[in-house]
Amino acid sequence: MIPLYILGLLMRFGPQHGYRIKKLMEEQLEDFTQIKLPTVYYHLEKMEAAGLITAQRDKQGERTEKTVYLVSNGGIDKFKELLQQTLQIQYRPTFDIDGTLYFSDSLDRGALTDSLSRHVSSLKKTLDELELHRNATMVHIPEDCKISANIIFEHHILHYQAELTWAEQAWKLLKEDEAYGKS
Amino acid sequence: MIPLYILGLLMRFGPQHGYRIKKLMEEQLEDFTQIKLPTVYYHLEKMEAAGLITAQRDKQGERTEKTVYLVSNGGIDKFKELLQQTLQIQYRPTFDIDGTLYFSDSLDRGALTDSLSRHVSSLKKTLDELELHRNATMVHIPEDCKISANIIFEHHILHYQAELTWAEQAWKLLKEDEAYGKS
DNA sequence: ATAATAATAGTCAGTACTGACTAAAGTGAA
DNA sequence: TTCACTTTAGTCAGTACTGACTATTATTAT
Repeated sequence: MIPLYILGLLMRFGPQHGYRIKKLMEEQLEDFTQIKLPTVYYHLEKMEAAGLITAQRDKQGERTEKTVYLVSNGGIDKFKELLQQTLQIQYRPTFDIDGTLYFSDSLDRGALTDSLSRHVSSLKKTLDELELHRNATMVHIPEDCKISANIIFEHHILHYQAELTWAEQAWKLLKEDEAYGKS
Repeated sequence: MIPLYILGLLMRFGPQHGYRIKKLMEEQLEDFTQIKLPTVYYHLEKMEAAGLITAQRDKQGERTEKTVYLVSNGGIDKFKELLQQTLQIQYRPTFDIDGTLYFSDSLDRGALTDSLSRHVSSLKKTLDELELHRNATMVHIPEDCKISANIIFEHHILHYQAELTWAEQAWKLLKEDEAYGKS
């Protein structure tokens, strides 16, 4: 997905340094990618080698020069190809916490329910923040992207809510089982 | 997470070949990890080097010998440590399809809604299969793990349902916008 | 018995990712 | 104006992962 993001951002916001691309990702895509800066540079180099983007040394006065990247014609084609391609992707999540649960018989039952209730509070907090963040972010989003940006926020909110529902339900089941196991 | 899974499975089902560990993962953990066989071997080697497990050459008769791994004392400690550690993990999903959506102004609107309705059907199918799979898998799960196994299945089901709700809602919004845009 | 196919048990080289680091330019406060 | 702190702009070495491959043993169909 990262080359798609890079190409898309370069096309939407014009030529940028690697660092600015990363900043744009945070500003624009923060809630749906958590890529790190060195990874951006890694892909920029690969993409330049593949002829998708062109590097230009950006020297102003006496400053040490920096590298600005811009999309080439091949990059535009690749962008469309990637966009088509990613439409095919399947939803198939994995949840790290499931591993812990599967082996939870090795774990003190109290630690597990405690952890789940921390999870519940954390999710509630995140949901609140997400609402705030939606408002804050929307300001930076170009007008014609607002519909999709909203759909993306909805996406996250629905999944956080699902996670919350699940965590509360799981907590309850484990508590009941605990009570039953003791009797 | 993988070392946790490997240690847990070796403790629960006794010493195994790398290949069998992978099979157990499919049987027991299929719906919450999608690790590949070479990755299992990679971790087995690392874990042996770290003294968490011990390799034993398993030679029966004239056959070429194979390697069986068993958990060492250090491994038991590490398992408990990892279990504690993974209790802290935060839920923070990313969805590849969001990238496509964010750049969907470069995309034919019909292609997008088509893709979303394919997504909807695919999710419905997956939800049905998940129900079937739950029944099929439960047979292989040790009695004392059934509660947690069920909670794990619920986890997946709730998120698939959330994804379904979202996809249907997104499809509707885009269709409405399309109609509005035309008028 | 035997040829074909599937399951078992790996190896290895190449790709992807990132923590920890460097270093310059800007900023603000005393 | 200079010291401390933040932001910008990157590099590099090491870790994690896996596609594509090999090779042996089991099963099944003929």
